[in-house]
Amino acid sequence: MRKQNPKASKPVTSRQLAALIGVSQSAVSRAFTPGSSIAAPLRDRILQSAREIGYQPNAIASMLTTRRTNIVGLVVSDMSNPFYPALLEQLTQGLQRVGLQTLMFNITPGANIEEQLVAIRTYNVDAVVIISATVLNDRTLAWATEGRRALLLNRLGHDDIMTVCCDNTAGARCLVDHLYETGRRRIGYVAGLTKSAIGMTRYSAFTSRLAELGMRLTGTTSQEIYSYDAGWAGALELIPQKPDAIFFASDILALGGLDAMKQAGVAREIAAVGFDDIPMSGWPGYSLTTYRQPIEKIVDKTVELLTVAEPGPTRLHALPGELVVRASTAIEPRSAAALLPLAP
Amino acid sequence: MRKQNPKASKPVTSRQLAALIGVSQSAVSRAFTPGSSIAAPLRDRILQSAREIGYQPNAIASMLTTRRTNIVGLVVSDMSNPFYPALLEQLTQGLQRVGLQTLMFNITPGANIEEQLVAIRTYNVDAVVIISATVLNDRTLAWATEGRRALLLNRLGHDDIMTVCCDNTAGARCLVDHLYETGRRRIGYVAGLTKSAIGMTRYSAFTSRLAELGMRLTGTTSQEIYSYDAGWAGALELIPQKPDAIFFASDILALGGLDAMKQAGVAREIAAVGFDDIPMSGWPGYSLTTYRQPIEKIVDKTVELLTVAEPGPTRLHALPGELVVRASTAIEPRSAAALLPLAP
DNA sequence: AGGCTCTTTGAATACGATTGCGAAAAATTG
DNA sequence: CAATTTTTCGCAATCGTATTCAAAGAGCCT
Repeated sequence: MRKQNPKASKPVTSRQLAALIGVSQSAVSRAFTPGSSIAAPLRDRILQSAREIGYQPNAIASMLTTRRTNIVGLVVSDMSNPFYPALLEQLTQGLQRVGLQTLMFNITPGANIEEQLVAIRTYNVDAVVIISATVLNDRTLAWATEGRRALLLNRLGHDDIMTVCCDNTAGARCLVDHLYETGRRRIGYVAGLTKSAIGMTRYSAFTSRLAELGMRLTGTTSQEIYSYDAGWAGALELIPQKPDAIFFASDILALGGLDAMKQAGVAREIAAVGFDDIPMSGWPGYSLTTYRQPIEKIVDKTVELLTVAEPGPTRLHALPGELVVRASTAIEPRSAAALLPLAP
Repeated sequence: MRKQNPKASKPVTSRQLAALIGVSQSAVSRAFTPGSSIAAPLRDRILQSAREIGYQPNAIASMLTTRRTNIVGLVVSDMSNPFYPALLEQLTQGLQRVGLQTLMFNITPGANIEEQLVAIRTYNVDAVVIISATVLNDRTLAWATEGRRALLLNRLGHDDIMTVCCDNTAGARCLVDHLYETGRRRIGYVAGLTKSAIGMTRYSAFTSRLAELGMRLTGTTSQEIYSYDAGWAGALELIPQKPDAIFFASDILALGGLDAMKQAGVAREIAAVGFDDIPMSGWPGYSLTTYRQPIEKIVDKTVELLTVAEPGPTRLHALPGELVVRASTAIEPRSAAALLPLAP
């Protein structure tokens, strides 16, 4: 066991500060505890001298008595999809703003997942936020969240756990509508993980809206992963079926699909839409029409659910995103004539 | 202040477990402390019953006595460059493997940076790893790392703080050599942050190698940020000067540059190289020649420096990366004739 | 058997804060 | 001004574990 770093001169304790200015240690504690019973002049005097000698309360000690750590454990498992870094960044900042720290758990799928998560229990995190799509089975999930507030982000399917996500149904319908309005009638679908509830939600919203508008599914393929390569492969599978648009279950799939379509020389004939609005979708080389996930709203709702005294009975919070129209669904001149207004 | 979650039935304590099986609390503690003085049979018996009644040591309490948290604070400030998520992911996993947890500090540049970092001190993190490029001034840096082991990742310029990074000099020279070997003689440079020591290192290695090979710099521009848009703008600035290759200070710049060059119709005539090897650089749409940062080596070295008893006097650890040749420097038929072998 | 060393164990204390309780001080009231 | 109520503050117990110290036990050798 590594020895205490010698250059670490022990920090001042509340007792030392108390002795220094001739008050009780409890007074110091109260000076730093908002809402506690202490007279303003005394508090100010204590805070003042604390600043002078550089005293800061030891959070560890206070965790021990209060049994609150102000730490949320963030369980993540795969950041290769560029959507997650963006979410992660905003989320940690949002939590920080209300005084919550983020302890990362980046788990590698495999056998010893509980081993990778022991600290979530031994460190007594106040809450657990889970972003990893599918790595946790129900038993592990229950074990990891036992006794603390838990929240699923972009992962559906647990009625008893609070969930915050984008309104995938509205998003998928909205994208189908947009394709319809711009004249596409032969629409294919490239799925990512069909096992994941989120993939299922988008897919079923897609098909049901298709049916409502009187279209048939022109082709579908699933790659069981959200990645550029998967999108590429998926697009190649669908191209022979001559769709005039392809609905990709996520942006990262769509980018691969767009490149595949360019390579195959059909990019001009086949529209494409994605889902998420990752930064690359806005790059001129892709210019992908997509449904933007409301990251800010998601973060706000998450922070709210973690900080509010009593979360309320609603479990699923599906937040509306926003259609972002770009060149990948631009109307080709030759098909523009065939355009029909969309009946509501 | 939120009340203790009612459904959180207090976890078992070491004393309870001790009472249950008729040993002292110290024995329980020792059973969970590797290398402590306890007989094997007793240890096994304790661990066994611990497993049965679900006892796990409370890390908070042990932090208080040992003054070690096994937490490293990770200071990050901008994850828009896709290189960072990859590094972050590997790093957290690497730390986790040796029993270290990662507490994220995602700071937004601005006035109250110390306020965003107080937890780094009050939570008594054992070590601080800083990835954020330039947000911390020297005073803040000293304040945040005071008394604990500190380490800079991909950010140079502090001789007194341990630093781990890619060998930017070797990388830049290697890329110049590659351009030379493939016949380019008029090379331009698109810089990101010239203030950052890492940007400076790449740039000066670039120019010095250029000089060694008897070439002149054909043009340079700096955008003071690493982003797709900046690369786009930089490329457009250089194109009029008719370079036959552009050296981008990072991949994300290069991707923007490539798209700009495609748009301008000069992509075939101008080679491009980047630095980092982010995932997108391998996409067929870009196929960017680049110098791959040795993320795995960087992580290993970081973990080593954080866990070793005495870090040794070496401060700067520059680790070799790897040239990745792709289509963006493919030799054009018409220039192939002019090829000269590179004199060592 | 006795003296010795080495290992194992428990009792007691420390870590640095929070908080219930009661006393003292201050504010309010009649 | 006395009688109350309300605030403020210090004492001391507590949180759950690590660790020192001393005592007890286990071998070992002569």
